[in-house]
Order: sequence, then C-alpha cells, then structure tokens
Amino acid sequence: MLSKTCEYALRAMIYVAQQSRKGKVVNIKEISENIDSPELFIGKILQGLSKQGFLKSSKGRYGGFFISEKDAETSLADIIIAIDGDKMFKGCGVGLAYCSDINPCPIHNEYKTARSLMYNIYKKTTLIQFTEKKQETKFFLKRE
Amino acid sequence: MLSKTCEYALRAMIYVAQQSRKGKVVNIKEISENIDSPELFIGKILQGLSKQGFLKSSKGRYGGFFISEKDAETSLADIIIAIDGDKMFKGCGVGLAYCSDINPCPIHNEYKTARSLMYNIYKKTTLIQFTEKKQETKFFLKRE
DNA sequence: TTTAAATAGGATAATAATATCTTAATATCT
DNA sequence: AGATATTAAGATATTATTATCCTATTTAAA
Ligand code: FES
Ligand code: FES
Repeated sequence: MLSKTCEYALRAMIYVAQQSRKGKVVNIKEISENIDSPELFIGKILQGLSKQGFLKSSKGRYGGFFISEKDAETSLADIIIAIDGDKMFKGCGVGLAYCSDINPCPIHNEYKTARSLMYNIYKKTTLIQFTEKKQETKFFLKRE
Repeated sequence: MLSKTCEYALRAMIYVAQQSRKGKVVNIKEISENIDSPELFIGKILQGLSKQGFLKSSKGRYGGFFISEKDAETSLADIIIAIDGDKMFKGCGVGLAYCSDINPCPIHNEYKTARSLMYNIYKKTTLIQFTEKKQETKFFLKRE
C-alpha cells in the first residue's frame, strides 16, 4: 500500500498531466480542489517532484505546475519510487530487512509473484494514458 | 504494503505456530528474539489477536502463547485484516475514499487484478503450512 | 514601478504509528 | 504460603507521517 503522500502525488500528477495536455498551467489551489487534498501539502509534494525533474513549476502570477509531453511518459512506478522508495516493489512480504531468493521468508515465492505483477502494472502505466480526451471524463480523481 | 505492526504479527504467528506444533508454549521474550521485534510490543499485538481468538494465551509461570491445530488453519489474510483492516485488499490504488467498478479511478481495472492476486496468495496461505518439519528450517523469520 | 499572485524553503504543529513503562492479575513451583 | 514468572491492561513516551505557517523570491499585470 502507498503512503497518503504518494496517493496525493499520483492523483496530482494525473490531474496536472490532464490539464497540461490542454495547455493549462495549474496552481496548487486548483489541484487540491480537484483531487481533494490539502492545498499546502500538495504544494510541498509537487515541489519535491519538481526538484527531481518529474514536472516543471513556474513562480509568480499565473505560475503553477506543468507536465511536458516528454514528462508525461513517466510511469506511476517511477513516481511511487520517488516518494515511497522501492520497498513496495522489492521489500519482503513479512517485513524482513531485505528479500532474498536464497534466504526466503515463508511467503517469499508467492509474494514475489504478486509484488511483481503490481510493479508491472504501475510501470506500464504512464501519465499520458490519462490525458486522452475520451479517457479523461470517465475517470475519477476524487470522491464526493 | 503492511504496517510494521502487521509484519511483526505475521512473523510472530508463524513462529508461535511452529513451536505449538512441537507442543511448546512460548513467551514474548522468546518470540521477540526469534522474529526480531520489540518484546513488549509483540506482547501487545498478540494480546489483541488473542482477544480476537486467533491464538490462546496463558498467564503465570510457564505461561505464554499457543496456537491450536484448529487455529493454525487461520490464513495470513485473516490476520492482516484483523490488524490493518481490509484497505489493502479492497481499497483504491490511488487513495480514493472507496474503490468502485462504476466510478473507477484511472488505474482501477489493472490495480484490481493485482490486488486480488495479492489477496488470494495471503488467503490461501495458512499457518499450518509453516509447521511441517521439512519446511521449517528452510525459512527465515529474521535477518542477521 | 508598484501590486498581486504564485512557488520555494525552512520552521513548526498536529496526528498517527510504534514502543515502553507500570501495576495488576494469574499460575506454577518450592 | 511465598517467591517467581508470566500475560493483561491502561498510561505514557517516542518517532514518523501528515499538515500548516511564515517569510522570501519570482513573475506578470496594471
Ligand atoms: S524474503 Fe520475504 S518476500 Fe522475499
Ligand atoms: S477506484 Fe481506484 S482502484 Fe478501484
């Protein structure tokens, strides 16, 4: 499971990608309203991702966040790793310090399978996929 | 991903099941040494599980925790749900308040597949499976 | 050039998760 | 009966996560 921070990050990145596709720069107020997250907190999160090059930010009036076509090729897996680290994709299912084929924990083999499917799904899913006109309206980034 | 509490719980339950199979009642000191967890914390955790009927406890000298053959049929999934709730198995992959086929988040369909495989693995895995003589030695419940 | 609106950055606050302490109750051995 | 070793329970402490505050910096419009 993802941290709350990471869940906000994914929703925010998807939202920004969608707006960027339409040529719009969005500010944290708009983002937080559309993904239902604390405004200042999502600011902090995107600041971090922006430093790491996942999206562009501009200061000043009419500033905000923007994801270029190139950056929209980022996979969800990459964003998750940037925020939560790779524990979810590499860590042991019962919390041993590391996961190992040679010294497996009791659930190692089966857990590894599920973990890897989870990774593949997040890895093959890129932000671009949410910016198609048709797709956009049928998905939800918050709940009423 | 599981909470740390839940990871301790799984390792502890597996360890207790293994010892119970040999007819041994184990105390929290022994458990914590063998699964590498804080002694008093694992006490608290098992206290809770014991109240919920996942294992037996006995007070007093030579007391400790014990898992009957019947209780060893408990699946890891049931333990996880008892401690962390079912968010991991039912929750939305990008953190929406609930997961829905009708109002799906962008990753809903694929996430659901991975999540469900993860559940099936934890569900079909019961404590008994770790108590077979052959199995026991080749698994690790802590790392040096 | 002034004003307004935005992110950046560092500090702080609030909350939740993890861990420990203390005392009570219970059981067993001597 | 008394000593000892154990879990139970509730309170407390510590640490990590989540969230906010405040000030600085930047940009663009008026
Ligand atoms: S060692 Fe536990 S999942 Fe690999
Ligand atoms: S709505 Fe997000 S995973 Fe189902």
